[in-house]
Amino acid sequence: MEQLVADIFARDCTSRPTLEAVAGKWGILALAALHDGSFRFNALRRKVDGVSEKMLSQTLQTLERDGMVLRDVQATIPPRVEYSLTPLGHKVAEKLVDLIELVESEMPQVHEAQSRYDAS
Amino acid sequence: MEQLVADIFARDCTSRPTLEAVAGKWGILALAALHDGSFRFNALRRKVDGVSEKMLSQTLQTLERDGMVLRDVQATIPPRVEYSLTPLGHKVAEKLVDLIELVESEMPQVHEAQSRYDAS
DNA sequence: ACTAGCGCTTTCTAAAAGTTAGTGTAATTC
DNA sequence: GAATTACACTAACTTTTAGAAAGCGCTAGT
Repeated sequence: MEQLVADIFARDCTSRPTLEAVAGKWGILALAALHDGSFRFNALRRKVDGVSEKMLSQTLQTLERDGMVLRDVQATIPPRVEYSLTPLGHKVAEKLVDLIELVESEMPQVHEAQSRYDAS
Repeated sequence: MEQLVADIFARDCTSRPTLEAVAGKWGILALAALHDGSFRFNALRRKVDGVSEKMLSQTLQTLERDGMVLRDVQATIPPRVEYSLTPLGHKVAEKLVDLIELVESEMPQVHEAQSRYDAS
């Protein structure tokens, strides 16, 4: 009865949680940042303005588990943990960066649409 | 003092809510479904298995406001509301479909990674 | 009368996000 | 010594959002 549904529209599709993680609020930003190079925890937190330690830690954990992110721990004092993208993570991040760039470039259109909507 | 920040990494960037909407759990699925053609409300709900009326309604409202989705109301009994993508929504949906297809095709890798992670 | 279709909206509960404080080691400054 | 800083998280509590279920009013069919 182990059914791996490969249809994103089906509620049981196993890719749904993964898609939610990579495209989610903090996942997309973390992956986009890591697309430009590896980061240590607090550096990544400063880059992704607005994310809490908790949400970042949680997000990175999920992304690591899904095979998108590599967590390299060095036994130093103070501790040193470096995050980077796996090859898979890199492929996904490229798509995410494309999406981000498109949305950013279309924001004037979005703002117009919002004003029109709010006036109706 | 009206500062439209065009950097997705900045917490005040106006594209953040829009990105969250299109890439969010239900937004991405609704846009991907609409990429294949227009749908009436309940047809869309049946297509995107697992979404509640409430979440779908809310999602479509946000997407309409952002200019991604067109809502065509016909004054019939019973009411007939048809949702379709705007040109902007179509551009965005294409990127989303790319992402979805990539993630779907890489799920065996993801599952492997998850097993490795859970065993460590 | 009851059921079904339509496209939502409202009310309540459950889950997740977010805020704040905490952990332990070491180094630096007063 | 005490206080502060760096590091990478984690725990406890509060707030927000998602989700579940019921509701609305109209019509048509059984």
